[in-house]
Amino acid sequence: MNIGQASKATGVTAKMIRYYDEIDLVRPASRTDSNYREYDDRQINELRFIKRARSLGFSMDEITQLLSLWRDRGRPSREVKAIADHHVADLDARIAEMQAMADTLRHLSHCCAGDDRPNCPILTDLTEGKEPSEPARRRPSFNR
Amino acid sequence: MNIGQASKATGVTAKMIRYYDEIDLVRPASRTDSNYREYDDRQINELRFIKRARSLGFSMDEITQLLSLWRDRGRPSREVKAIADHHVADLDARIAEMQAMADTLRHLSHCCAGDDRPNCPILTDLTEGKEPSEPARRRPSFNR
DNA sequence: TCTTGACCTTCCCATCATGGGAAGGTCCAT
DNA sequence: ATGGACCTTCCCATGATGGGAAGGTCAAGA
Repeated sequence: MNIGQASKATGVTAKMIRYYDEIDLVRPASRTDSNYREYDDRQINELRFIKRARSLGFSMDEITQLLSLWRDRGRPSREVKAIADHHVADLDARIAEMQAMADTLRHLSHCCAGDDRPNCPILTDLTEGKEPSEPARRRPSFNR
Repeated sequence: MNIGQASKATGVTAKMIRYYDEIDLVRPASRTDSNYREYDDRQINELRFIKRARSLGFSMDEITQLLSLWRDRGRPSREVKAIADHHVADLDARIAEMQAMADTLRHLSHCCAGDDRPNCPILTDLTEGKEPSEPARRRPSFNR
């Protein structure tokens, strides 16, 4: 299977397949004489694995770990579970943070007449409101 | 006020203040003879405004609009409210998406023994599970 | 007045997963 | 043999943010 066929088979773009090759995450099984990447069932499954893991919000870093456990027949399921649980905690924390934002904004919006007049509690809050104590840390590799 | 004082007064880093200048979001009131940026109360308030808006999850694009409404004495509050409501809907959508991820993972983790044995329903799901129909669109300007 | 250290300036680079696109080589069906 | 659909590598951009270098400026103390 060349890269186009692998892309069709997995739903991962050729661009990304090349990227995963570049970062040593999933290397092609081989190259043809003309330097085309060749993938077999093994890599196809790994690409599907990555796609599914991304759709569950795992970072590339976590996926690297998960993939290495997946490749290890003797892995303890404890390690997989630990990564998953850690990710769930991370998701929960970010959900809570966004929930707080949404709640605050819902309240402000509720207090705003939303008519032709310029007076607006939303702008007032943005002018005067204090941001929450925890400035909210950056979280690489999970851009949404 | 020079950039360092403005930074202290607002909690926005000097780096970011320069960035906002560069993208024409908040320009210094003037420059000294030696080319130092000078900020006055007006800009200080705008920087605080941006900081607060960022902490509520608004994208830079939305902030640009909000700031322009803030500067417009005659704005209709309707427009501010529309931006806020749109953002709340966006937050809610992303919360729901992350909630679905977390719920799926919680279920898988619950089914995983998490011991020394290699058998693991989490890995099984990643191998076989179908990703949700909506591949989930990228959302620039809200990196967390 | 000179020195020193703490500022300021601009410019370049990196992030991370992703896509766009150019220039050039390959493969297959007509 | 030709054309079109592929493949290759290489470079660039994203968005908000920080790191750091090289060089100019300012203020306080000797």
